[in-house]
Amino acid sequence: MPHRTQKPKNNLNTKLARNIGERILLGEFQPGGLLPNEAAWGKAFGTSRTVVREALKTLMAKGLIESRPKVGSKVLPRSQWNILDRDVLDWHHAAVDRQAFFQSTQEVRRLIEPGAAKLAAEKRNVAQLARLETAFTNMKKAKTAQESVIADVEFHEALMAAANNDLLLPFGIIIEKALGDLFDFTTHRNPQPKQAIKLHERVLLAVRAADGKAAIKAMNTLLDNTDGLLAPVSTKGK
Amino acid sequence: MPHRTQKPKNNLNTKLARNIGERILLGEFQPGGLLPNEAAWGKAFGTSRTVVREALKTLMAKGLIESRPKVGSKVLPRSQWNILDRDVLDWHHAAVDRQAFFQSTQEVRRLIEPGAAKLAAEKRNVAQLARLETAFTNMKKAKTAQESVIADVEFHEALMAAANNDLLLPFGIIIEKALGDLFDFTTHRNPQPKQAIKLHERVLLAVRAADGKAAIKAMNTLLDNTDGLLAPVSTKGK
DNA sequence: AAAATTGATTTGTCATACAAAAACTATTGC
DNA sequence: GCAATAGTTTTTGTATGACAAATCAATTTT
Repeated sequence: MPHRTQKPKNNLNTKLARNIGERILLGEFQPGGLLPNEAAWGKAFGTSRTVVREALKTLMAKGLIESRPKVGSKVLPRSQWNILDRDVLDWHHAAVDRQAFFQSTQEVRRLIEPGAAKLAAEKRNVAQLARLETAFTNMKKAKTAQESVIADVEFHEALMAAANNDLLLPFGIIIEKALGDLFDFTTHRNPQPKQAIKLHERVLLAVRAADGKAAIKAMNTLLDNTDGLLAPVSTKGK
Repeated sequence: MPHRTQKPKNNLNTKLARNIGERILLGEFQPGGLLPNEAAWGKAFGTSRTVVREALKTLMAKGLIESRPKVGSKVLPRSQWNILDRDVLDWHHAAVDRQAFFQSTQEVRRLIEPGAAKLAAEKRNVAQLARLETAFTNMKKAKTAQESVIADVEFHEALMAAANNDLLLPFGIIIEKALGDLFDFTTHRNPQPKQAIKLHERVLLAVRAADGKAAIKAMNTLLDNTDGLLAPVSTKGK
């Protein structure tokens, strides 16, 4: 896990939410099924009902469960799950095949990022462009593979932000996870890819020039390259 | 508001979360700023601290705030907000200009839906196709404009599901809101648009025929039409 | 058979107390 | 003077016990 800007909170309710959340994502508790009641969790974990309730509240807020008196907490259908929530995505990530997960992130990036790059080229303001430039500079300056990934993620998030559409922001999380996996898969023999720099530079140039079409093309090329990076790697995921 | 499948919970903690959430989205509490502490909310609302804490937990889970002892609850930067969460999107929707919001949903739909339609055409299984067919049938059978919108939303959500990529599911919420607005804006003089049926049928045929390219084209045409629907309407949003 | 009543179970809310974290302040030692 | 240190204070975190409210299931009543 190369990048981690926020230290994870380790309160009891957070830990319990993580525990239950992971198990839901793993399929131990299936959609439509019921969770043990609050008292049972409390006994199982040696915590008060207060903690249990706050953990369940967290899961409710993320769309994983729904609670009603006399009934209990029911796992909601997957369509209700807030998969683009950072925690939920983490739990999902821990539960599924790495290779398949990466493929689905790539699929989504194919949909979003070229169009987002176009929007960014057409609508970015100076501050947003500056942020993108900084991220690119940091990619070039990066000494370690880890620094490089962090700057890479920041580049793509800056691009998303430059598209000036709030509804696109949650996608940053997907990119973050995707690049994190890419790092895990390829970093060993690919410490500082010069080609990646060039590909990102082309995106930056297009955005700087406010050239939407070029931005699309550059981003697609970048994603082509990303696809290629993963292919030759042996499956070592879970 | 034409479609509402789940009755809204009216527990105290839910109401308080909504109250605070709306005010954050409205900008009354700005990112980086602090919320009043738990005791203050309790006094202001005449509720126990338990309720306040569960409300705040909800907001934490949605990425709106972050709490630390001695400091309090800080509003997080917008990039952390889970805007694709149903509640957050509702609050956002209530806070922004309707016309601008609709435009941003259209922008996102332009990115996602054609590609999603392609994936659906290529990867859908029989059950998923059947769901799509049913939704389309319901669109045709719809007696009222309201029924029509519900079926329309279901059609697009079924399409999303047929793409077989969990990461795309959260987008259903955007479509739901977008079509809801469209309904509010245009339904008066556009009770049952035959053209819309035809456009959706083309998408369905492409998916049925597993023709990815045709699916993209059909969806783009559909979105062109959607754009056109809004344009001539006078601004009556807030 | 349908409707109203009762009973049991689970979540929802309240009140109070104390623990733990973290910023702030004062003190100490050099 | 300054830095490390130790205490102080404020705010959230957790525990406990009690009761209210919602709701499903069975029972009774009509």
